[in-house]
Amino acid sequence: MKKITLKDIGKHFGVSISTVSKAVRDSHEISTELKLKIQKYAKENHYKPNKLALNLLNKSTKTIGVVVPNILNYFFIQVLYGIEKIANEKGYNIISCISDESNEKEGKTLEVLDAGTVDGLIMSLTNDSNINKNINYIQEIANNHIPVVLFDRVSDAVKCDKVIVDDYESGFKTTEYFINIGCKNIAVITPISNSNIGKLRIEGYKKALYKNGIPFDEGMILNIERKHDLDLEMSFLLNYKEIDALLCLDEITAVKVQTIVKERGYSVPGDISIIGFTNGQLSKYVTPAMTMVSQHGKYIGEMASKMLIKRIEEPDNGEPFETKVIKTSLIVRESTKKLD
Amino acid sequence: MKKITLKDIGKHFGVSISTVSKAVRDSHEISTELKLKIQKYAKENHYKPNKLALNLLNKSTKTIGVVVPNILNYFFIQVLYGIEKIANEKGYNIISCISDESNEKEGKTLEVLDAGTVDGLIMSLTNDSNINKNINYIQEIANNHIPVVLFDRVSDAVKCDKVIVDDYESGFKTTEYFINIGCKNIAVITPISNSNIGKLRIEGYKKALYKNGIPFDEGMILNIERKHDLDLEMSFLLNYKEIDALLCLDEITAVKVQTIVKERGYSVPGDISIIGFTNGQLSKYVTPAMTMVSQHGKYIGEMASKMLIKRIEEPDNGEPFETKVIKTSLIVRESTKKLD
DNA sequence: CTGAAAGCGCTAACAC
DNA sequence: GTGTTAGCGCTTTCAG
Repeated sequence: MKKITLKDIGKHFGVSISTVSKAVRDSHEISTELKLKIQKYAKENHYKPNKLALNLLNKSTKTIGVVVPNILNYFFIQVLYGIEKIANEKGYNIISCISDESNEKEGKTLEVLDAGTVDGLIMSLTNDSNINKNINYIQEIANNHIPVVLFDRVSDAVKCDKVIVDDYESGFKTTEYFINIGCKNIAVITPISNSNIGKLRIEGYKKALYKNGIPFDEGMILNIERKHDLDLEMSFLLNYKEIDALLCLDEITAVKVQTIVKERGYSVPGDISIIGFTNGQLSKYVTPAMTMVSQHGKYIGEMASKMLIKRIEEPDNGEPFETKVIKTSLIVRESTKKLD
Repeated sequence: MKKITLKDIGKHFGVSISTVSKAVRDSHEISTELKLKIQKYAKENHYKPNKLALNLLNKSTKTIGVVVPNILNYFFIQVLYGIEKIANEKGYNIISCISDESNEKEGKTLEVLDAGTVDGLIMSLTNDSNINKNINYIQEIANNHIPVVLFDRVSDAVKCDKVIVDDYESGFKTTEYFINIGCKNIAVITPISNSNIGKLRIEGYKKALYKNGIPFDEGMILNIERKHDLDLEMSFLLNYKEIDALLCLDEITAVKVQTIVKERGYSVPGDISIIGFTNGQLSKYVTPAMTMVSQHGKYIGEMASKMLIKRIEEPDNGEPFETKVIKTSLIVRESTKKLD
């Protein structure tokens, strides 16, 4: 009962392997009578063309590789969901890899994916890959082997299609929102200070301060590394100045920060307003429900998937690489003072 | 600059293709001098054996297929994370598919995965696949093609390795916990009433009631379908009886239920204690932080991955199929009254 | 209408 | 030491 092949069927009917192939594919070259017999037999024995053979023949696998830094992050899950949705509709499968924020693992993953297993690649870079050799590798893959689409954490050094969020703009808009509701001392808490997107958001923040005549103060930027004691860092920050607004660059940080701030007796949003990035499941259910910047992860995934599949199916169509910028939107809830 | 093959290298040096193959694989059969030349050239041109060819040759792809009903559910993400971790360590890749709780999509996914693309399969069934033909298909795959490991939502009808949670036991223990903290009117809210695991948990619940002399009342079981208005259903339930405990069979339901209960003016845990299944990110940060049943998703994933890879690498070792039961644990937080 | 042969890229047994 | 051959399972000319 092992998998049945064309050869097996051929033997059974005493016909050649190519005849069987044509018969199961309903070719007009084969007599109706024989076709019917063969097709019936094939169906009964659950014949299915061996994908591996077809892959080799067609040099295509109908699968796309996805590399994300961290799968326990709701934003990336949403993107993954969007990618899978579109890919599935178009008959592609997803082979998903987690780089775990490690350049080394990212590199290894690329090695595997570049060996012919996937028809295209969608990825978001590990936090520090800007200064890392994977960049060159990715560029080489994109140039010579398979189409690549980068999303969210992208690099200018790689020429390929990209889907990003208007990070600069959203840093700017969010900060202005704080200013509009009357906040003056706005601090930023970032777990992604060494990534481009983190930097851009902070640039936007600075721009908004500048435009509104508020001097920028380096001390208002809190970089939190993975292992840092957020609690302690926050107490330094809160003692540093009379802060009335906190911009957190990811969701889990926002939620944790709100918890800490509340524990220290501040009222949210009475004393301090908080906005976080990534509108996931968390921020909606905490108390107070948090105002968040939605990056529309699912949409980003869908977009990336569409762009990639287009490149796969229409190679060398000469279209220049595109960078789609997805506008963020502010989901206003209870962690910010009312705009009136 | 397209991908270079053995043939290309052979042509370049005027040697045969098999010589090149041996040279790049550092075979002792080849003269050191030639080997060095070839290896150098291969490296310079980024030669990499074509995976597709190897796959066909070895009838193996070093990838495992994972089918989960829903990827936006933290439990499944945790499992996926665990699966990927172990698989990665052992040199396997993951091709992940979402069945979206749809039998039809599940079936299609199986078709694809069964065509030779994966060396093994890890899956959790869609809610109603017990009464569905995919069961037979899965059994056939497990019997004749590739090893299969089922987890969480499994079916007795399929003979294969399984990793499950002690659902009955945890329903029982959780209910007894409620009783021990003094709750008498314990309702259950289930979004998975038509799945085995949901049924088992409720069986455990009944058993605990029975053991403690509390009569079971069908009205205390609230089945919520996907589209139902939870708010409305909850108000029926709360009016039905003086409820002092709520057992919710998944995390998002638990969090939503707590929100609704609080909005209606009940104090948690003063008036009503709440426990939910799946200890994800949400329950920890809501107010009050919720007491949850942890299913140890990551561990389940790791276990499933190990069992599958063992079957893949040691086929027909005659070991009977195993069902590992992972014990749940209760993470006590603030949504339940203190045990004193 | 049916079959033989080539080839996708690679490995392995077996010559030479 | 190096090359030849066969074959993984399939499709696709091209003969017959």
